Parts: sequence; structure tokens; C-alpha cells
Amino acid sequence: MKVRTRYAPSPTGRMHVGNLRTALYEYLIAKHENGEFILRIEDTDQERFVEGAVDIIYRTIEKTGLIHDEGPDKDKGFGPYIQSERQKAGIYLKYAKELIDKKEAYYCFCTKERLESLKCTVEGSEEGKEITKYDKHCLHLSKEEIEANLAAGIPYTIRQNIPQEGTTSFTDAVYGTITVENSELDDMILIKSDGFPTYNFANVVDDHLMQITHVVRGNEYLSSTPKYTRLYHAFGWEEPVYIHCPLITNEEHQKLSKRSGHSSFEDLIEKGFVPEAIINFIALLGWSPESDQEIFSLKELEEQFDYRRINKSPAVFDMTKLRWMNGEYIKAMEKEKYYEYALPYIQKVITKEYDLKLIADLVQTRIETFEDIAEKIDFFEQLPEYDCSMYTHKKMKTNSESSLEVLKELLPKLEELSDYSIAGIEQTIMTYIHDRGIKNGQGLWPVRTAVSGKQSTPGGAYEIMNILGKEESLYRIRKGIEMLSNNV
RNA sequence: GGCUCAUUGGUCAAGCGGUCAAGACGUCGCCCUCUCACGGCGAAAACAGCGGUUCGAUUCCGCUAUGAGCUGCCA
Repeated sequence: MKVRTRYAPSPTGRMHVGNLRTALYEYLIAKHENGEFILRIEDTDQERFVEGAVDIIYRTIEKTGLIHDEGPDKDKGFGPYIQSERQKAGIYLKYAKELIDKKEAYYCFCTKERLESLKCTVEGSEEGKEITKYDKHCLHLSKEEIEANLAAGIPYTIRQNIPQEGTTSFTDAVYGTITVENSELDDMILIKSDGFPTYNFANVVDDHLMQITHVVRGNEYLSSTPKYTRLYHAFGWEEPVYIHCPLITNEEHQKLSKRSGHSSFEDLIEKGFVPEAIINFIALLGWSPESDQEIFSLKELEEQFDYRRINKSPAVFDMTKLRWMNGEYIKAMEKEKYYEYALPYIQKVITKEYDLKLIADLVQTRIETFEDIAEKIDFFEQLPEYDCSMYTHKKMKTNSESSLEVLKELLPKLEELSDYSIAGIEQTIMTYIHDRGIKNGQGLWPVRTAVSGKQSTPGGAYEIMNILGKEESLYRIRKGIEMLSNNV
């Protein structure tokens, strides 16, 4: 049977990395087996629906390359692929009623108030935590009562009927077989009073109808999976392979969520991360290959991904390592692609007529995200205020006096220089250094300091002077001489 | 509180009864070097605890501890 996986996001905003990883794994499981990857929009929660969120989903899929084979825009006969449309078509109600006929579900007319009264606070635990277990009140309604309520238009939900005895087991591909007491399971709502199915119910119905073979989701669903199992059994449907992924947590080991405002894919992109690096990084959060390879293209992941190697324990989303990996991608980038990424970030800082590509070249091996660029190149735009003490460097064996000397002696030679290329500048300065018999550092440290005004710079003196051009770099050197003269 | 799951260095992780317990990020040191990077080399750093099972446990079982998730007409 052909492997079919689905990514079923609910359009409630940006995609956080946990969701994205689920999508990635679903995609990889399908592609590894030459199967199909399906996109389904789970918009059953009318209240949380966010305008434009569906576009974000499409955009993210596009950018990450997790291209779906079927979806709202690619109907291959399993549509509609949007749950609100399926709801309108009456799909869920039909199946819910089938369960009612089988006594596996029942109408519930309980009011919010009555449900509220069922709540009890948990003693001994942190403030005000409440739990509800439905008391099956409406299960015992007579046929006549139900008919009457329905006829009277009393709002209702449909609940799953779970017996109080026995146990339910299911097998997960990563966590193994899990068994729970039925008495622990609540009669969950299948159809809400607004007529929409709950996520859980819609999932089971749609996954079956769309012939999904592998259900991948976060392990926060592990606890509710027995309810799914009961649903599948009640319908007489075959269960899919369950693949629950370990949670991705923040540095505090708390679940990463949209609500907590933690990094969404789009946030990361805005911060100067590249999609390939993000994908690569999250693939390795909760999964490891057989080899110790760490840098993977999507294609390589497709080839090597084996869901049997997914981890059980939660993983911390380590921004530091992501940054490193992003840096690796930046370093490995083709020049043209790199410029395309880098130029906007450079233009934010540089307005002067410099060769921006040269500046870009300087920082390619020195940044981890594109946001890092700004503070590394700002001195090109404007010479920062700096102190004379910067000319003193123990290791370089320089101080204010020696620096002043070097700059003074070098200035006329540079003024005469017509070939202001890197090679030309290098030749002039190196000749001087040799003639004077001083160390490279003694000659170059003062120059680099003067033209940049910074302790550290991307590139060396030659490169910087070349980019600044003769006029500007000589101006900066004169300024350095002036400063030093006043100081010495 | 109940249930479920998890526990290898700070972090990601390999390991699937016998290893001096991989590798990566980060940290630190050295080399390269006009600075910062890059690159190269090296170091420190871990099996939560206690009981079993076994000739032998990081690996299997139990208990404890810790953490997390679920316990919604959210997903």
C-alpha cells in the first residue's frame, strides 16, 4: 500500500518550529517511500481562525520545499481538503450519527453551566487547577427525550461513549504499546454545538477517508490516542501507523507553543536564518541518522530518513546550534545566492557608493545570521568615534607613538599611489614595512585602526582601504594622525 | 491530584548485555594570522538514585526522584 501522510495545520497564525518539524517528518516519511504528502486545513475552530493564516501555510511550504502532492489547491479526488468545507458537506455529522446508532456515541444537551458544576478543583496542586470528567448524564436520556430536545432546537453536542470497564491499547511506532484504563478516558466531544467536529474527531474521519497510512504528530497527543483507537474500532476501520514525536521545548524545558511567542518559522526568516538551515536543524531535533552526518539537504533527508530512528525524549530548541548551522549554510552558499540574501541587510547600513559585493564577501565567513552583518560593517558608512588607546596593542607591539610614526610615514606613500587596488595597497605598505624592518602587525595595526576605528573588523587593512577608496581612507588616516598628534 | 511519557556532558545526540561510553554545538587552550572570523589541532565535560535479573549492566525489570505532556464544545 502506498504511503500517504498528511500535514494538518490549523490556520491560527505563524507556524512554530514544532509544527514545522511535524510537517517535515510527514513529508520525509512519505517521500522516503515514494508516497504522497497531503495538506489538509483544519479550520474547525471558528474562534481561533486567523485571517491570512492559510497563506502563511502555503508560503512556508513553498519556502521550505515541503511540497504537497494533494491539498486544497491540488484535489486528487479525496477533497475537499478543508475541514470547514467538509463540515458543510455533512461528512462529520454523518459519521457521528453512525456512531450513535452503534451506541458508541450519544447526544448531549448539557449546558455550559451544568458542565461547570461538574468541575472540581484538584487539591494539593497549584492554584485553581480544575478537572472535569463528564458524568454520562445524557447517555441515559430516553429516545423520546432526545427527540423532544432535538425538535425543540436545544443545542447539543455529540459525545463519544467510552465504557467504564476494560482497557484500550494502541501501538506507536516510537513509543511502543501503550495501554490505559477506559475509566481514565473522558467521553470526549465529537461534534460541537456549532455543528463543527472537534479536531480529534475530524482527524480520525478524514485520515480514514483520505487513506492516510501514517499519522505523525507531537507527543502531546499520546494521551488522547486511546480515544482515537476506540473510534477506529467503533467504525471498524484499520488504524494508521502512529508516529508520535518528542516535544520540542524552549530553554526552560517547556513546550514550545505559538502562544508563548516562541520562534516561528517566519520569525526565524526575519532574523536572517535560511530555510534550508532551519529544516536541517529541526530534522535533527528528535531524529538522528545512522551516520554522524549533520549537514543535510532536503533531498538527502528524503533518502536517509527512517522514522524508526525517531527519539523518545524531548529536545531543547538550541538557538546557538541553529546559529552555527545557519553559518555553515551561509559559508557554503554560491556567491550569487549569497548576495541576494546579504545585499538587503547591507543596504540597511550602507548608503554610500561602495562596492557592496566586496563588503558582502568580507562577512560571508564571519556571520551566523544575516542580521549579524550590520554591526560588522557599520564602520564603512561612518568612522566611529574611537580612542587613541586603541592604537596600543601589546601583541602587535604598537602604541600611540609608534602608530603615529607609521601613519605619518605611510601617508605620503599612499597619497602617491595610483593603483589603489588591494594588491597595490599591499605592495606599498609591505614595502614600507620591510624597509623599516618592523613586524607586519606594527605596520598594519595602526593602519587598520585608523581606517576602521574598530578593534576588530571583517577583513584586513588592504581590503578595507580598497573598499573605502583612496579619498576616504586617506581622510581617515589623516584623522588618525591628527588625533595621535594631539595625544602624544 | 489522576493518567501517560521521558531521564547519556550546558545543549543536540550515538549506543540497542561485555566500548578506555561516538560525533556535533557551545566552552577553554594551541597553531595560522595585521584584528575578527575561517581553517587545523587538542582539552575539560555525561549514563538521575536505589534495588533486582545476569558471569557481566548505560542497555532488561521494579521502586524512588526529577522533568514534561494530557486532564477544553483548542489543536
